[in-house]
Amino acid sequence: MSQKLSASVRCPECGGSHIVEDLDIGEFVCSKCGLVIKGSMLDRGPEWRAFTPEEKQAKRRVGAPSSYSRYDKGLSTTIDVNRDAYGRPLPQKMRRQMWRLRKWHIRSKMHLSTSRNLMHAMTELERLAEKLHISSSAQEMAAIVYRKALNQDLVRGRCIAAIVAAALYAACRFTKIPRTLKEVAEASIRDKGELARCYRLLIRKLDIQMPPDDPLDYVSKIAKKAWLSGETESTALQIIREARRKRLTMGKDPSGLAAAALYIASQSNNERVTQGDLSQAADVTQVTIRNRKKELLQELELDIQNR
DNA sequence: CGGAGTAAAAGGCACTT
DNA sequence: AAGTGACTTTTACTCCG
Repeated sequence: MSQKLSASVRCPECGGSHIVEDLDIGEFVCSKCGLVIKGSMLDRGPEWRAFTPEEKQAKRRVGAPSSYSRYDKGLSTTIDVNRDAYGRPLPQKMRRQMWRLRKWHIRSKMHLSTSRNLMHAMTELERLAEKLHISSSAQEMAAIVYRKALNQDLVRGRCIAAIVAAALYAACRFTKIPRTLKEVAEASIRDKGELARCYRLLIRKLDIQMPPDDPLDYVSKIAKKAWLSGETESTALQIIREARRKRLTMGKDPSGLAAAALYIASQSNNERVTQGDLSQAADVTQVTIRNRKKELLQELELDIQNR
C-alpha cells in the first residue's frame, strides 16, 4: 500500500489537502472526510519547482510519517506544562494556567466522538495485529478501511472490535496474507459469525473488489508449521497450479487444498509427514486432506514415486 | 499407529419466496 | 428475513497393514 501525498490537489468535498492513494486499486481517499475519489485524476508530482539541488532540498517537506493506525495520525500537539519555548522552567504562577490549558487541549482533541471511537479501534487493531503477527503495512490498510467504515457510518450500532477485526481480515485477504476468518475470529473478542457479517458489510458498502482466497498463499505457512522442506513446498505449489488449471480448486477450502498438495509433495520427495500433523498445521481434518488428495491424484494422474 | 473409507451432521453459499 | 438445495467439511466410527 502506498501513501502518496499530493499536496497540489484538494478534496472537492471538504477542501482538505491530504489525498491518499488507497488499497492499490487506483482509488484515492481524502484523509479528512473520507471521500473516495475514483480514477487517476491526481498529479502525483510536487507542486513546487526547483532549479538547483539546494533549492530542492530546501523545498522538500519531510516529517515523521503520518500513520493511519494512530488515532490522530501522529499529528496532534502536546503541551509541555513545565517549560517555556526555550526549555527553561516556567515561573510558578504560570504553571497552574498552563496545566488548565493543557487539560482543555486534551479534551478538545477528544471532543469529537469519532476521535474516541478511533482511539478505541486503533488500540484493538494494534492488539489484534500483534497477536496474529500481521505486518504494519497491512495494519495500516486495515486502519484505512476502518476509517472509511466510520465515515460512512457503518460502525454505529455495531461493535467496534468486530468492525476492526473485519477490517483487518479484509486487509489480509487483500494483501494475500494467509489468515483464515477463523484465525482472526479467535484472536478477536467477538465471534466468527459477527465477524463474517461485518466483513461482508465492509466489502459491500465500501465497494471493495476482493481477490478470491488462493490456496497458493497458504502453502508456505502450512509447510513451515509442519517442518517441511522448501523443495516440498515448491512441488506443492506446482501441484496446486496444475489443479487450478483443471478447475479443481473452486469452492474448496484453500487450506485443505494446500495441505493435500503438501502431503502429496512430501511423499514424492520422500519426506515423512503424517496426515495428522498436516491437518493440525492447516487446521483442517484428515478426512478433508484425504478427499482433496484423492481428487488431486486421480484428476492430475500424478504418480507419487517420481524422483 | 497411520492411512483409507463411509454415513450422517453441520456449515456456508447462492438463490428463491 | 426465512427457507431451500447443492456442495463441502467435520464428526465419529470401522477396517486394514
